[in-house]
Amino acid sequence: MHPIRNNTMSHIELNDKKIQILNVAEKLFSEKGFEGTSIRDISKEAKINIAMVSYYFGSKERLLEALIFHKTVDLKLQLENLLQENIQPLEKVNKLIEIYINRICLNKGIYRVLHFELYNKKREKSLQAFTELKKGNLKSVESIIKQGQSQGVFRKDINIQLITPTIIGTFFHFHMNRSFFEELFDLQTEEMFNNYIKNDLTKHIQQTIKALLVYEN
Amino acid sequence: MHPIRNNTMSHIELNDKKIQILNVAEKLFSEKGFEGTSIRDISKEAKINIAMVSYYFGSKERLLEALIFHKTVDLKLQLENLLQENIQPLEKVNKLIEIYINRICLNKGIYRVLHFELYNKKREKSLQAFTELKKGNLKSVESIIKQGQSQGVFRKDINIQLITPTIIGTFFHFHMNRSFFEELFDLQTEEMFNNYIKNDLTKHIQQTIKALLVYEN
DNA sequence: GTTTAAATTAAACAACTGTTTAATTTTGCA
DNA sequence: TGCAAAATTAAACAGTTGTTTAATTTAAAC
Repeated sequence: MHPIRNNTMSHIELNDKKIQILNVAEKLFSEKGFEGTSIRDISKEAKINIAMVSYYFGSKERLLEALIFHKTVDLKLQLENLLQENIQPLEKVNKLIEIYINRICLNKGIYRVLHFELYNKKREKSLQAFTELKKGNLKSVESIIKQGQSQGVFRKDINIQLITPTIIGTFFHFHMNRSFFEELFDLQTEEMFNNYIKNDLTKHIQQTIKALLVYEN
Repeated sequence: MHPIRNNTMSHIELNDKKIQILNVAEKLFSEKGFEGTSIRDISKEAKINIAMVSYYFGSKERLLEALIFHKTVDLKLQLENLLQENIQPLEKVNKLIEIYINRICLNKGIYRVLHFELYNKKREKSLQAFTELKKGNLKSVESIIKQGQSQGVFRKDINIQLITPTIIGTFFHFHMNRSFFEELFDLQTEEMFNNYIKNDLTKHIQQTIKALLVYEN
């Protein structure tokens, strides 16, 4: 019997084998793209039978949906917690940037897949879940910045909705051109690369957003 | 006879049919990815025989190489011309931003392909050409900003090499999440979308980079 | 221990993949 | 007009694709 056919919310109950499949799928999708990864590749790396993917997830397409859902659920919570914190607006923005970078770093595979596989509107279902996530994130960002504006520490002639693209876009472009920057900054190991992100890149983004938001440096 | 076998610089002589194939390939690659696009898709849309792609370019892989080469040759020239212009540093930076946005807008398809297909290091040859392009671009940017620094109008405590990621990354993220921002800003037509980029998004990026570079706003 | 459902497997399915072949048509030049 | 090179074609090639089948093994409940 297929466990999928009668249970559309199959995301929720994730046994070890399902998670194992999802992790391998994320790795391979991010390395070779959705189309470039075959179910045989996944099953080989996950050391399971080919049929198990269809058995657990129904299809390759639904495996992608499950993967997106599985990897994006808790970001929303993280942002809402930040909103409640009682700290200076600028410090809140800096923490926001750190959260974003950390999140995407942790799930770097799936974010690549998300942006590239969802670009064409065909994968409606996955896209919708992702859009909802982005809307929620934007609301959090708006709330944080308007707090700063009402306290008189942030400028008001800025386009709040375009701040997220600058934060995430900067980081993403860095990540997408990884080998270029590895050579440019001589980052020979994985650790050096991650340290550069954690220190220099994060600092650059924070400095940029601060310059944009705050009247006087 | 294959015209490819004996002529590795086949990029240079581009007859109409070759260009037609390249344009269709760009469109489909950007819509469905490199792996997601079959030679049959390309030949069908370009209204040519399947064998013509192999006949002209040798292979699907070499078609991608030819496409990248064909679409990136003249950006370098454009930047070098900007360098020579006798205008204020900040104005030069603003023009630089406009050039970048305009270029990627024109070749939006290929840039998407470039970032996603070249992410894994396997496509060495295409990657190398792209890396050289980026190095040249970075040199131009460095030169412009150091001009402003030596004139005392630009700050010196900034990471010059991370400015391009912020410019391109912001634009790219906006573009990659096109349907999200179309809904957010109610951009119903292609024209409205392009106008938003030309006016609001460009202004946001220029404002951001200015805030980062200039002492006093 | 028997029974029943879930998990796992190898094999097969038809459709599609990039590429090559060999034959035919078109083209440009003498 | 005749001829050789280039362009174009349909067909075939061997591999791979996602998915399904039907049989077998494992696990749990009674």
